[in-house]
Amino acid sequence: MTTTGFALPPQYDPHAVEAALYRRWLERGAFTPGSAGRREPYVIVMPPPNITAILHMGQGLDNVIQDVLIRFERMRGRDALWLPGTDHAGIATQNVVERLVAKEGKTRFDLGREAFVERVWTFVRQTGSTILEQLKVIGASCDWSRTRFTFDPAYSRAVREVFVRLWEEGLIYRGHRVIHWCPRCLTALSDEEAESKDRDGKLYYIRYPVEGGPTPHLTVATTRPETLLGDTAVAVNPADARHAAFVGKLARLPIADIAIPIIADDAVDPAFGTGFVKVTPAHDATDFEIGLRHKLEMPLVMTEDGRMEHPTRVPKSLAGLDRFDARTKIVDMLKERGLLEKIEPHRHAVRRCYRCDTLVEPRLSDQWFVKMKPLAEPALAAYHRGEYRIVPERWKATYERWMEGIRDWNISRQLWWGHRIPVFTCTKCGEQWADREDPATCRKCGGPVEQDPDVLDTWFSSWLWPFATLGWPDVTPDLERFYPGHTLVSGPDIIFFWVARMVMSGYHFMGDRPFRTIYLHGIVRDTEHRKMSKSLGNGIDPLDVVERFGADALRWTVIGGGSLGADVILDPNDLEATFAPGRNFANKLWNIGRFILAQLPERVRPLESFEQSQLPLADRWILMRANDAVAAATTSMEQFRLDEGAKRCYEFVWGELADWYVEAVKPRLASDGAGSRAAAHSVLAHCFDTALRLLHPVVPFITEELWRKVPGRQPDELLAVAPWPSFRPELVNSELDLQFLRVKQVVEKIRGIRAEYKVPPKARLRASITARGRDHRKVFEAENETIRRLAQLDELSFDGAAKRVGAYAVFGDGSEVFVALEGAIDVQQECRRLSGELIRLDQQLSGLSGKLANQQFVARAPAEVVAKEREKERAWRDQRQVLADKLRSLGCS
RNA sequence: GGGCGAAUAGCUCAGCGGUUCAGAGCGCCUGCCUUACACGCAGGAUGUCGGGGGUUCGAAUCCCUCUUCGCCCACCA
Repeated sequence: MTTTGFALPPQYDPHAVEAALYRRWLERGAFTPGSAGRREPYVIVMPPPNITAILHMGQGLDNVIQDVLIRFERMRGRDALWLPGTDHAGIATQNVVERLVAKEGKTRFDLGREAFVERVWTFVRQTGSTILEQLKVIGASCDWSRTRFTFDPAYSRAVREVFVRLWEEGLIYRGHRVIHWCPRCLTALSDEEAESKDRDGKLYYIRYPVEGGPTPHLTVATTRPETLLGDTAVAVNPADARHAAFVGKLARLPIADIAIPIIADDAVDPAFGTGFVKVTPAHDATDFEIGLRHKLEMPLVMTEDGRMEHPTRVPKSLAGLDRFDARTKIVDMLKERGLLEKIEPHRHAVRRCYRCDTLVEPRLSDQWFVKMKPLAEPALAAYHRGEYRIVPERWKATYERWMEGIRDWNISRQLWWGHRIPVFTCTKCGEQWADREDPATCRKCGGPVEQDPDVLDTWFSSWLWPFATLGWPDVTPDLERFYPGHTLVSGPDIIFFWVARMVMSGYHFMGDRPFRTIYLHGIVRDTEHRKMSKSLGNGIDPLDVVERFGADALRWTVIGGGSLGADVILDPNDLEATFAPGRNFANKLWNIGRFILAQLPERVRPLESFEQSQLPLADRWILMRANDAVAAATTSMEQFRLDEGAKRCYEFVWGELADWYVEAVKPRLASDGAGSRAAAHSVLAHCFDTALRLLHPVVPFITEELWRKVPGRQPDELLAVAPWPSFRPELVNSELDLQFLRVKQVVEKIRGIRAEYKVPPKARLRASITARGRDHRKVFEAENETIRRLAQLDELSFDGAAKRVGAYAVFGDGSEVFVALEGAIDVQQECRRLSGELIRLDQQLSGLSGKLANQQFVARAPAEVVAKEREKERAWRDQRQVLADKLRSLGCS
């Protein structure tokens, strides 16, 4: 016997081991697959967090899931590549640095473009990969040697290549239209970046005087009165008889005092408001369309930062006013002139900038767009062909609908931090083209050229992530080996931003899917189901959790907290209740390890050297349960039911191995019976080893730490790359399971009686079992010692005197057993207890009998179900009989 | 306006056609420092499975509907 086990402290201390273990993994290159090799690759690309990000719980969940999957596949013998990296995150990063600059009392314009970008680079280099370091703390087994950044020179080359190719294919064009504009970030946004949210607003009914109309006024309804300065028409639905007489007349625009036509257009919903709509083509997407159809003027009446401005339409009193101040003032002015009919409360959707939450202002402008239909169609067709799938499937409809109705993608941003758009224009001849290299002069006339000042949408670089990270456009060994990837793990919030676009770019540029499976997990929320966020202050800092409970506890909780695709609810106000179970489980595992390691000799005989059928019942049972855990863990992983696998392993370790097997085997460990003891060692070692392997993907630190302490382990061996256990169907044996179940039931009944009669723990007890029928008696006799130990009996006999006195229990389930404990009992109490049992049994029995008496059931239910129920009924009747006899013999009424 | 998801023990959730399927963890109650673990051990209480209809021999489990929450999409000016 060694003393390894008891040399360990009785409590697991994550801090003592986590960092060192992570270092060992890195030193051994456990996370770095080669570019060549015979083993089948398995690839996950990490959704690159923003370069400025610090780890939050959502990313914690996302990355733990990825790590579990990658560790599982690695152990299964795949060449597992988890490729990490960061996103330069155009708007987000620029905003962060702008705030820094603002602290010095400056704006980015004070610094100038070049200096500002340099400033961002400095910032990025200083604080850049904080989040990647944090991922190491939670155990992420990424291949850090392949870390990428969307602004790396090589990556930037891929971005540029993509742009130029799309340009050459005619899929990029300059669009003049109303787009989403953030007046704070001073840039255009894509449709996805302008998040729509409902909010309570107001609907203003405003009178416009009409020249020569049926009435002196018409009334329009609007939520944005300030935009009336940009109105160039009033529209009605052509089918709206109420207002037909107005069409062709002129309305007088209040305040701006301009005559505008009254027109008819199908886009107008006659049921909304008054049926009259003010048309502001430069500040509303629908109105822009109307404007095009009717060849209306499209004056911009606001500056880029959202202040009112126009040489003729905006009066001096309003010029320069912020749009919301202007709204207030214009409403006042309208009131004064009697042109404000009423204001109604109105709930409607407003769009906000996804980076700064500012209300987006629709604005007519020139931007670069990508035609998306030609990209979406092949990707969607491939989806329908089943080339890649989405888990859980309920996202199918959402995905398909977006892909089917896809709109062109506005990719130009009026920012400085990002990939500069590689479009060049000759100032002399006007030639315009996209170029892979920066041209010195015009390719046509040799004149001077200017590059487009804008940068690309951040997502225009991240949608290339699955192949640009592998060296594309060059055909590198990595690209050939690791594309296409396998699983993409993400929250559903970026399904359009990123996931769908990656699929499109994958098919378009690589001719193949970027991954086979898209697993969309849930969102981390608090107990009120609010998304965890900094602004709400309901966040949980993952690093704080690691500090207090250990990385494995964090991982355990987020994995166990959500089933397939379900949200994970965590309580920020009770971290103890939330994370202690994970910590406690780790501690349990640790102590099982302490115990087992203390028992094992230097050399443990291989399990195969024992004739399995000769092993004691408990041994064969626990080996079977271990085998069952292997099956459950494996299929759960394959089906993304990580919680299920983890819970099954938990049950195996705690509920089966620790609670039953270890307790049952203790006497054998202390005995001199060499064979029995050696077998116990082998079984313990096998079960412990299996448990560690199965649990490693979820709780990698503690399992690695324990695994390396097992006798005979070579110093350079790592559990992280050890083989995943294989399921052995030949071990499945339900009869065996039943036999051990009977032992458990006997023990539990005796314990129950002990508690019920408040038998002092130290009191001496004897019990006697009478097994009726079958071979159960053999089982009980063989397990005499085990039962005695587990039920804390001094003596266990069979048949005989048991019926005379004592508390009493009957077993169902096909076996008929009774147990009696000797000692003083209260007959009254015993009668009450047993009658209670009888009543319960009768209830169950009558339900079951009724069911079996039902002709419909017997006729229509599957034969095996009926047979099973018959068998059960027979057993229960026997059980009832025995119980009733006992009651009679006690003289109960 | 359309679509999706959720509603099961005090809390967070699992179960998703067959009476040991009414469960787990936390919390609660009663005993225990039984030589691995008090971050533990043993025993225990708690739920008309959101309401109402339906399908079925049989429903927490399938269908419809209502209510309440949450999310996504949409040119609600």
